[in-house]
Amino acid sequence: MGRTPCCEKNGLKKGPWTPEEDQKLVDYIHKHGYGNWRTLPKNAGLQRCGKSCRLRWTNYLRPDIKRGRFSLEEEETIIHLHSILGNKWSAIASRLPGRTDNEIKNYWNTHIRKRLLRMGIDPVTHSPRLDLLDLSSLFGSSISHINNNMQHHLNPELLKLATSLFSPNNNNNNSLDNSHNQIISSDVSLSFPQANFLESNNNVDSAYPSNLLHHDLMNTSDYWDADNNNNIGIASTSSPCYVTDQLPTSYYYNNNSNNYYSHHASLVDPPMSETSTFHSNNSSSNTYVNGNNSSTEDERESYVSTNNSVLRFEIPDMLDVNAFV
DNA sequence: AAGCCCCGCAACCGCACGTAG
DNA sequence: GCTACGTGCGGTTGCGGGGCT
Repeated sequence: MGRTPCCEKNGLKKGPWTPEEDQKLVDYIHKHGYGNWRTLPKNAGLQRCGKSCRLRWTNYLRPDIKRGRFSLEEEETIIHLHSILGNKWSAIASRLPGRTDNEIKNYWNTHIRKRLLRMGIDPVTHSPRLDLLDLSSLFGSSISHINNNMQHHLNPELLKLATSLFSPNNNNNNSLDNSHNQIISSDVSLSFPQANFLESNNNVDSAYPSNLLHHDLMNTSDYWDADNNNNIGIASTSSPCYVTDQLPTSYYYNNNSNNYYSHHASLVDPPMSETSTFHSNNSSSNTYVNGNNSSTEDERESYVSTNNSVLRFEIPDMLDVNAFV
């Protein structure tokens, strides 16, 4: 049977709205309010379909629309909410007053998504892009050891995934670049979302634990007590670092020493460019500082791209190969 | 100056969902 | 329960502006 289209295509205008059309729509809604979008354009004298009118109103003409550049706080909120809600743009928009789902979606696709990709983070899962990692060199024969001895302890799906990921013949991720025998991405706080498969259910919160949601930057002159959320003050260097709180087990890799380190509170200290520094005391007050006292998006991105000495990633206890060998 | 290319964003499209009859 | 309708949502498209050659 099929649904009748929301409007007759013939004779109805498409494409960009003119100021006159905008004015007609605004005037009509001011007088009569909105609703019944199907009949609205006819009553308002517009050669548009109702859907087009609704979109124009909700995304552009509504008086409470906040336009202009997204603030850092808004951006951080979007990333945080997206890690929880996924592409639920309307749900994300409902938590950002004055922003529309369309605007947030566009901003995500054109700015945030690209930046995360450049950081080596999968914008869909908010986890590291494992296709960029040659983990086989990292784990060596440990996976076969796991296969042989630990199968009865492991979730079969997890085991399958881990085996697949760590196999030197892995073909699942076609973009794996074997020419890089090192982890390619820079300054990435890497996590293992697969750990959650062990307790997987449909609960969003459990699927995205807090340690995947809060990636804060702080200065390496501080160590972070993840249990108490306290600065425990062990001086290291003056360069910034990546911190992820609430970590059960974490590892980080130091290119200089070619070693992996385990630390309850994860900590890395990537070198910064001469002129830029990133400071944060908590997740809601990140500020970007550089020599020019500006904080453009490019500078934020350059922060990411200029740090490449240390990588840290978390390995769930279940995949802590040291426990098995 | 002209042509080309890339990117951002407004708008469109199709599907899903809720509801009324 | 079925159908039609109204609306919301997310993915995609394509226009226009700016930068580059």
